[in-house]
Amino acid sequence: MLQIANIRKNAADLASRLAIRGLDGSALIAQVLEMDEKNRARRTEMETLQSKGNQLTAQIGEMYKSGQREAGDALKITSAEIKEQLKSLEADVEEGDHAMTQLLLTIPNTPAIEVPKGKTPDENIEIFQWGSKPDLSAQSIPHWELTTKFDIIDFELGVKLTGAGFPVYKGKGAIFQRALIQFFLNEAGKAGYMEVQPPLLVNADSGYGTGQLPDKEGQMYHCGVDDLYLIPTAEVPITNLYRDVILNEAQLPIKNAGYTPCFRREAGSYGAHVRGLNRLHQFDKVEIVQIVKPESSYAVLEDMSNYVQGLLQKLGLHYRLLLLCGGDMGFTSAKTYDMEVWSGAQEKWLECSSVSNFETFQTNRLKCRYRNAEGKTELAHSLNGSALALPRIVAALLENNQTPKGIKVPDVLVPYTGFEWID
RNA sequence: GGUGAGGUGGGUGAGUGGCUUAAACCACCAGUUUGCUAAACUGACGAACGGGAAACUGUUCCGGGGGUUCGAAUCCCCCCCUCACCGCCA
Repeated sequence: MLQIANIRKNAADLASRLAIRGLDGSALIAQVLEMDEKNRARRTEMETLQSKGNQLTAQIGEMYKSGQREAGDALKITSAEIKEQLKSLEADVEEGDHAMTQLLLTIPNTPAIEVPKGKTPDENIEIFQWGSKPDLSAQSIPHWELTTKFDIIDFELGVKLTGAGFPVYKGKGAIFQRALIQFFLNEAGKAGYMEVQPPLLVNADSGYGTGQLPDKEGQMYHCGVDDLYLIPTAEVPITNLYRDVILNEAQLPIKNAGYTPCFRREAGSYGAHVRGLNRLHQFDKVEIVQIVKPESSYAVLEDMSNYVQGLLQKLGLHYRLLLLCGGDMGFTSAKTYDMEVWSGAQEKWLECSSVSNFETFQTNRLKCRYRNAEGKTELAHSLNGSALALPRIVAALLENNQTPKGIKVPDVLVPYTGFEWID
């Protein structure tokens, strides 16, 4: 959610940034400012009256104490009148504030100035590609056939136990999965991220804190009896660690990493593009999160992007880096890089990571602040990224590394798997 | 699940209707002293929002919501949460 104080101060700038998303930024901002002016006038009126009432109350107290009971009783009448007036004024102010919050909730984050204009994924900018397409024989097969061939991931069994989108990893498939998680966590640790193991169920407050609620309620699994939500990403519990917190400047930057399973209902997604590991209801992911000072957040975004790319490079995966256009970015993001890996047998790019700077959009909701050099509290900036989401990485590795002999495990993973071939 | 005790500033924790402008201590911050650090001493020190060029000033906030009252951290009602013990159990 955008900050009203910031909108007041930087109206023109924010309006032009909203236009990057293809919105009429000027109209939106003008609407906010007009409502804000009304709200403030009413607030001033209310507070003046409250102040008057408070003075009166003190006077009445004095009079009673000094024995002027009758004079005090006379003032009570005025006091009652003020109270009556206040009732409707207070209701007006509350209504105005509520309307403002509702309006602000509908406005997405303002893109960074360098974000390209555009509305669809076609308008994203491919910054570069790394590596090259694997040289596969004509008989290369998609990963959902490889998993059956080598009996490492069983989609049918998952259907029996739970339903579609909940695969069972078996034997070397399970070990391979665990090796990747371990590899990602160790790399994150080396890069200075503190590992956390958060709860996999969160309450509604946490859902609101990072913005999954109320907008994406249907995307999360909900445990009705206890009113808890299964996390769709570790971003939710990890970022919420810093909800309602005032940090010291010295504590920044905060760098956390965590592995969790992620649960997504993905209601309405069916068909060929969700085959195999391409889209699941439960999947594993290592997430990195940073809470930083505003002035450093864009440099940190580059760091995080480079870090994620480093992982892909160590795995030897052909990938491309995209700068998302305004219209394709998430509601809460100010700037997002996507990493897509090449899937050799499907012959298409698969999104495997998304790294975003949210500026103060999340921290405003979370009330995550820090005390700056002048001792003032100020909203911190939050960022996060997948580092990495497993299924599509697994899909790409299986497909790209297939040989007549079996699937070659990347060298960096061998210390974690204990085997060099899936065969 | 049963019983009991609690929720007050960054933390511990006082506060039974107006003298609370929330005590005291700790932490943090600044200064003094001191080779450095530490200790000691002195001072400042909650948050959000509004008004003001600024100095400054107003309002709200003691888990959440409602009520009583001229006046509520304090009294009443409802809800949420935490802790302790018991029961069950990895």
